[in-house]
Amino acid sequence: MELFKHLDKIYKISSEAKKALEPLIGIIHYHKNDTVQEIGSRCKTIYIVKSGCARIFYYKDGNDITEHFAFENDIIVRAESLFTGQPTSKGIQTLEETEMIAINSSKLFKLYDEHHDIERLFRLLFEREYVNSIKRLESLQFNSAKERYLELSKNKKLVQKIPLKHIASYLGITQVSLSRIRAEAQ
Amino acid sequence: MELFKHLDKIYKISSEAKKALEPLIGIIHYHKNDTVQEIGSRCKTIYIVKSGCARIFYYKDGNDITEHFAFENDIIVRAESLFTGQPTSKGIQTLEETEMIAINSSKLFKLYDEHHDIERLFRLLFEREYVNSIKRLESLQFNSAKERYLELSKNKKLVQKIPLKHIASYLGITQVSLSRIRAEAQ
DNA sequence: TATATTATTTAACATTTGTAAAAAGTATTG
DNA sequence: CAATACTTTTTACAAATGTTAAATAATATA
Repeated sequence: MELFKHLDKIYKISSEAKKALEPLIGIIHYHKNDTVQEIGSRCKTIYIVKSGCARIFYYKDGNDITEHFAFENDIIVRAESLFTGQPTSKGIQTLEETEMIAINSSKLFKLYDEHHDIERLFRLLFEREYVNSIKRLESLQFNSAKERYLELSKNKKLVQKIPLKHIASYLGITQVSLSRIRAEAQ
Repeated sequence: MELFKHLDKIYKISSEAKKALEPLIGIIHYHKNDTVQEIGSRCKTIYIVKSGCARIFYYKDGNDITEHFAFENDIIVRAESLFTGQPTSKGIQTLEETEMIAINSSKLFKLYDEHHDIERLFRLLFEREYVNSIKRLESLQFNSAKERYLELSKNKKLVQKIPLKHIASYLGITQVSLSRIRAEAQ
């Protein structure tokens, strides 16, 4: 299965484990701006972006805030719900024509008991996400908006295809402020 | 062993697993402002605070920035190093007389192979840390400094015993700015 | 293609936060 | 207890970012 080409690079699981995983996995095709997971729901699905891109977002004082972007091979989950079982005020939405692999999380967690290697694979996947969230924390905590934008804009793909309003909220600033920064940076 | 009183609440591991863990565990007593882990080193130890408190910090443009505080029963690791093997520009320091449980991480990770339940316990522990880091991200991304301070100051213990300069950098603001916020909030 | 819609930038002004330096307050120690 | 060091607050001013509204630019749609 296509999915494992990527996962094998993280941690190779046995073919029995792969066989056990397959029934939990679906491929879903989304159009641009489709809702993948509703705001207010519980996270019961782990997504991996195969093509296109998606974002995690929520509303704060009526403003649409993007918390996270995911591109090819990126995992996308609302962790604060997935790992606690609590509903979350965040939703997931595609930003263009997107193909996602969807994994049923409650079935997956049950598989952990029989398949130590599946638990390990996902542990390693989420550890990477944890490290990413710490890097982002660091940049939000003491880098200026300009520094954060310049850092982010190294990812050309992102800055080119994602509306600036989403990039602005992701950086923790207003779109007006982002426009100013872009103007200064030429 | 004392340690397991707390860990059992997260996930109960077998007594063989506990026996296997014990040799990796040490208790270390620190004085106030002791260096627990040097800036620039690799994270090879997982700490759990038994009493007292500690912080993770680094320097940005010569300023001392606190990234994280840990109190009783909190885990404290420099995850961006622990999970990647890379050195980190962050250090760990105590903020008062502190007792820490120290677990050798490379030995721990080796135990994961034989003891599925140990891997699970630590997976669950770090999942919680991941969720905490996302909550903090959220608050840094779009709450004002005042909101962040008011949220933090619900933790009386923290605001009372930690120097305000550390609280300010943790909130992503200067100490002057924090003083202003405190003055407004009466 | 023309029109409507959406995205981005610009402008003017308000507010927040930063900087540097000094003052006030607290703790530590010889 | 006095001297010193450290922490916190205050002041005055500078810089960054927010707010609101309007002007452009780009894109989608009839």
